[in-house]
Amino acid sequence: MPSTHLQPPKQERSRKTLERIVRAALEILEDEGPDGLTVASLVRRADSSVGSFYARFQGKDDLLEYLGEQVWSSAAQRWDETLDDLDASSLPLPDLLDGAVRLLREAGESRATYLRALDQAGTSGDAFAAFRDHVLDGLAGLLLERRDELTHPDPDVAVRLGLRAVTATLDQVVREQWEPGDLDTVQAELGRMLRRYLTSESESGAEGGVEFFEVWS
Amino acid sequence: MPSTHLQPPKQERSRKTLERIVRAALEILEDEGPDGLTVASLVRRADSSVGSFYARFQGKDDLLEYLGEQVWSSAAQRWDETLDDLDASSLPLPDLLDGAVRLLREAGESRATYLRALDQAGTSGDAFAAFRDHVLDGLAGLLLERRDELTHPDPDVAVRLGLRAVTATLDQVVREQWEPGDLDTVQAELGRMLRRYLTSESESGAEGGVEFFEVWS
DNA sequence: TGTACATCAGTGAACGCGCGTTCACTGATGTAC
DNA sequence: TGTACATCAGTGAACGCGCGTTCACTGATGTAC
Repeated sequence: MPSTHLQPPKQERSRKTLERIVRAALEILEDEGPDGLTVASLVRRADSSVGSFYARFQGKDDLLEYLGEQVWSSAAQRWDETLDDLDASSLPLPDLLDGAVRLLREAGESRATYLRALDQAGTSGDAFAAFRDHVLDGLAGLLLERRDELTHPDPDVAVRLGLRAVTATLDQVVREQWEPGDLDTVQAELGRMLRRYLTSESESGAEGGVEFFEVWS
Repeated sequence: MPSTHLQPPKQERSRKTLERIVRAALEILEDEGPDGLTVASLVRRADSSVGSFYARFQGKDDLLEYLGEQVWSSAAQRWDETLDDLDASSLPLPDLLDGAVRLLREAGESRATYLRALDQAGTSGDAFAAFRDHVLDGLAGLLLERRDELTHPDPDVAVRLGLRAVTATLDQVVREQWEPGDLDTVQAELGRMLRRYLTSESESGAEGGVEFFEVWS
């Protein structure tokens, strides 16, 4: 039950047109941001026409809603697959925490393009928040399976807040387009922060870099 | 040397008109957000006219730039006064860290109204980032005077990142309009996180709530 | 104090622009017999 | 296989709307003599 009112194509020809329109919309958002996305610029880029556009979508808002659903639902699916491929229980907790930060960084970077665009466009702000919650829930579940290793007095609260702080920080620095090198530092420090916050790990904790990359890549 | 091209009033009458226009603009941003701020709605609310508006400002962008400067510079001034009034060196470090979180929360809440509005309006995004950096620099300086009490191997990096994580998280939950009670929890946990990240404080650290409120209020 | 003049301030109808949307029309594809 | 018809798809000029901005005009305030 899709919440968009997309008029489904009934011939191959219009299916391809729809495809071109959707692709062009994403390209424009990427290249020029939401302000660059007008119906005129859209159909020009898609080699289509306004009439064809309105044969599929009820209007521009409808398109944005549709794009939001598409982008976030496919992102959520990829996220679930990533978590499923992961044998978390075999990892030392500190590595698991570092790995969580790394995944969140990658997720943040990959959606950075649409993050500003679609989010700022307003329409799909809810879908974005829903996706972020989905991501945090998945990771939180993983971490809470190791509840007995967490020294924080209230692991449920702490895991959610810690992950929240990590994503909030990453979102901010990704949005500001920091250099990859600086992002590496941020990633490393956020990992350290999470480890210190959730566990009793002291400052001289082991690094364990080798096994880390084998398991997480 | 103001970077705005405001045409200064030369009579009391127009000075008051300018005042009404500025106030009306802030009210509209607060009530309806940036989309509600049009030249027509502005001069209607200010009991003025389009011509009077254009006698002062070069255009709407000019107004937004001017508002950005006003809001952020006065916020920065209040911030500096708050820090000056503070005898940080007399405080135990854990209380100082908790207090820093508290100040950041208050600053975040007080500017929440314009945060979305002006920031989203685009024009003054730079002024906003400059203000946030100013705030962080001030607090970072305070914390780094206690450098020898910080157990993190690189206090300069850690203080900046820790504060950054705190503001990023607060900005996010403030923007999402969380309940005050939930914000209390977030504040408390962010304080704990900062203490654990920067210092060697263990989980069973003292609370010291009494002295806290005396010094910080 | 009064008068003439210049400058400042205020007004709102009118304009132009960009945008989303509509619609009358042409062409392509599928279907019934 | 051919023909008639219905439906689907595509086109772009035209429209209406909201917006920022301009401008000709009226009124208020200050200044010179």
